[in-house]
Amino acid sequence: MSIQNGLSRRERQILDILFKRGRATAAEVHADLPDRPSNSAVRAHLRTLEEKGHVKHEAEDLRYVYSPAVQPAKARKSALRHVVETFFEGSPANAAAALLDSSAASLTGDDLDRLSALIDKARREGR
Amino acid sequence: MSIQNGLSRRERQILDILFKRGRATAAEVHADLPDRPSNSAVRAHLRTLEEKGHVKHEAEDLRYVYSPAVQPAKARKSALRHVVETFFEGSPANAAAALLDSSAASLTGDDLDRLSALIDKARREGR
DNA sequence: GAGGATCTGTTAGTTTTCTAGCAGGCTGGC
DNA sequence: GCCAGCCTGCTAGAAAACTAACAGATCCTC
Repeated sequence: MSIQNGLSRRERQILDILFKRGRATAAEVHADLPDRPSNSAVRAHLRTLEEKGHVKHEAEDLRYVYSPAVQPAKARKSALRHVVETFFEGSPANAAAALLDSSAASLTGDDLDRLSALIDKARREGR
Repeated sequence: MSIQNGLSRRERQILDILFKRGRATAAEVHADLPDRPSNSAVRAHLRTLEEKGHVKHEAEDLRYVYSPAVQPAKARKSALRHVVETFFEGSPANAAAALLDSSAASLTGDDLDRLSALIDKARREGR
């Protein structure tokens, strides 16, 4: 189950923006939201998200800067697991293949080397 | 932007189940939902999703069998793109690496061969 | 030190989501 | 026929999400 599963539509959008940017003020989040709600509404949501423990803030010269409360690594893993579960029958290999297949053109030589290395590593460990 | 972004919490949960199972009756969707709403509520949501065009149904001896209205391939791509965007700075390679890294143990030899082949292919085309 | 700009918190109201319950149709067994 | 079981559609009310507007605080400029 995804980490974002108990959240409302708006809360999820806001949390996504925070994951994407790492950290952001209420105004920045507001600017990134698709259908331009009121700034006040965004702030209210940020406070709610903080209450629920999904977000934290620190004061930075007079304004609040928000960031996700979970470690990025954990969030990434959770997001991937959810996609693999619901769209790839639980097979990470299928997901990885789809990823490679649809982005083949944009991968650099370094990317490919890195992925090859990971595969070799898995091969050695799996033996 | 994810295909599921305009949906409410429940609708998203329901749609996820349909993607996971491919097709399902209202009762099956109901059984898979985490916090057990009423069967009637689930049916209402399915009808709403159908109105919005996210889901379609066909009658199968007296009951409705629902399935996602978009092709699975498109849904998969969209889901991956969204995760890559919001959690991996838009880099499919990073996402693929995370996938390989965290699932290395469960990958079979065949999986690894297939992925190697994809990487080789990308290498040839990218040259 | 008054006015403006920018931020937060709170309040109260609207809108949407979410839900249970009931009515009606079809099927199969008694 | 008639009852039980399962399904759909509908309706109305509760709950939650969402929002605008206002009030207070701080900083900067004139």
